[in-house]
Amino acid sequence: MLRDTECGEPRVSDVSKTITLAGWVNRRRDHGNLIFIDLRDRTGLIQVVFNPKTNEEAHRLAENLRSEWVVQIRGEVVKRLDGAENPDLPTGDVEISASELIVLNPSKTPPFEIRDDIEVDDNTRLTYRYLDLRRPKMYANLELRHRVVKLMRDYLDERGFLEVETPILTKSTPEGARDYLVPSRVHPGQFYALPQSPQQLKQLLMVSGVDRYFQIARCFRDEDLRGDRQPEHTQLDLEMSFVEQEDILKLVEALYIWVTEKAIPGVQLQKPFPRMSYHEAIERFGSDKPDLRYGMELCTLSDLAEDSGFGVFKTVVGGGGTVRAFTAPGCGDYPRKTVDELTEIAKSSGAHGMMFIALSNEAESIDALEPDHIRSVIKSHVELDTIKAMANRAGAKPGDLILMIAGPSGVVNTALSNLRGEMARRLDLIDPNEVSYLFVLDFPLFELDPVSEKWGAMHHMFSSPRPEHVDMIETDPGAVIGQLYDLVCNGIELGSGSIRITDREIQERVFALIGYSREAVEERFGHLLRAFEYGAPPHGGAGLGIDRLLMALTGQNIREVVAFPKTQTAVDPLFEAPSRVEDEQLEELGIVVRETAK
RNA sequence: GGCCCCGUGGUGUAGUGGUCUAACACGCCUCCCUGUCAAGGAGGAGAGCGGCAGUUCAAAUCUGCUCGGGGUCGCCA
Repeated sequence: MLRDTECGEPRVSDVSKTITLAGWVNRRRDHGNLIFIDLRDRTGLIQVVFNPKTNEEAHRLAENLRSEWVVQIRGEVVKRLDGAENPDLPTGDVEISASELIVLNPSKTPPFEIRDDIEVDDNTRLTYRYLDLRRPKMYANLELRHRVVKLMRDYLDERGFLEVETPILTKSTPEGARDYLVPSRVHPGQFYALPQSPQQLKQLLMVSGVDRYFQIARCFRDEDLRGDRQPEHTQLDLEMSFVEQEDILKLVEALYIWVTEKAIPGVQLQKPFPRMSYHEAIERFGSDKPDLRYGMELCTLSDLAEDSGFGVFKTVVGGGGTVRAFTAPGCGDYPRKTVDELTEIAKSSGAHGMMFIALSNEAESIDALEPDHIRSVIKSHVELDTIKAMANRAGAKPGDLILMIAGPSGVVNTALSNLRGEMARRLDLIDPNEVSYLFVLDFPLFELDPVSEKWGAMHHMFSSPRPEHVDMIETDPGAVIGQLYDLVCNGIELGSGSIRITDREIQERVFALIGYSREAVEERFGHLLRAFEYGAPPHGGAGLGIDRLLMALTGQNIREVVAFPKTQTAVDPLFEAPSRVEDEQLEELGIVVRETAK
């Protein structure tokens, strides 16, 4: 071993011990005849002092040290001089009086400083990811992730779950997301697909009698990237036989409470997890993944708006749209510029615009509002009494700002939900120590594609309808509620699950509604349906994103909680992937690349 | 695929038609310095403003295209 102690370890109790450390030079402070360096490894920082009176040779060598050099240091742990302690460091009461210095490896000056409190362009960080990961914050993210996954494994192992690996090279099932394809050399012209999730495989494992399965599973989807989406992500995939929805919810809840409380000591958690229906979530928050750490719930003003006679409102509501709003407390004095910023957010969420009603805090109450107390474009079009009624319904008080969007309900909800999040950040309403889980239940099983006017599965086509809704599959598909649930954390959708269909007849009716021909079903799902003919146990489960959970727990984006992520254009700047390959490789695969551009 | 923001020494920013062969902070280099820990002091090097094409007497600044990063709508069962 090149060391016997790690940098974060020495304490006053170690004083007078001679130890050997190894690590990176975090910083050098050269006082001429006295040189300090902060030595860093993943465990922390320790100050090393080079004094020519202690060891002239070591001091002379230390003059050459620079940031990020890798060194081995032997020395005595000594108590720091009175008043020279550093309370910011756990090791700050002691220092190492160096008697020997060995340079294990010098370093070029890094492209950015290895510190937590700097902002560097993502491309630069990813190009030098190995340096970026030296930052304590990034190491802490890796460590937390490790701990979370280990806790999941431990918990599920204790309860009889079996971790089973499923293939990465599998078959394309071309609905849902785009697949990543892998060409087959042995079968030229044919392709494997990387799994979008192990969904069908885990259901087969249930038929196999595995009973309780889980996997920390990599999933691949070739869709556009976001701050919360990477081309590959990891999910906790689990499935259980002989269970009902409540059994899965209970297990997931207990598991996530255990993991969160163990991984983040002192966390504030609401137990049991709140539950609400999909319908309620949309009504109250305009989102199926609401963040419950703050209020500002939405209200619907369509009826008041339509009766007001204001042309914009009439057009929207008459055209089947809606008018909804929420109140930002204490923001009635927002200047034009700030409101314009909010309007931009509404527009980038798809809304045509945003209306507001700013209420002066000089009014005694909503009922006592005078026209002078109100700033709003609708003021000259809408009766004062109607504005008061709107303010009352929105729960506004004098001094508040009501944000209002009119349009198709989907757009209105998206925009208001985004604005609600923005206001929570602006008003600093989020307690960073709070982790807020939520089960969203009772999702509709089918949704109508407004363009094609075809019914599609909201989740996937193996999710079971409520038994009492089976008869509506053909007559009123939109009203069929599934045994389907989402787990949400701090406004982030962690994932979803369901009780699966194990009844051949119901499965065929679902396929029929979605418009799959018998041939298409056989081609895509024949293997699964055949398996179900050999005694499939009732089963259900969930797939819950690990990256998303880490995002929620750290409050950072997905690129911060993945060791080697890709940019928004799905590029890895470190490896420069994707890349062209040798002609011979293509030849072997029987692939000819058609040159379009470049 | 659409829309929005950003791109200036190694890093982060300022400069938004001429006074800019570009300013500041950190970093880097040299020298001084025995108690610093964002050490301090003195001095110094380092970019021609992502790229291309325009507009203009004059472009880091304006326009178009393009490349790269980020956000967002669509998309992501």
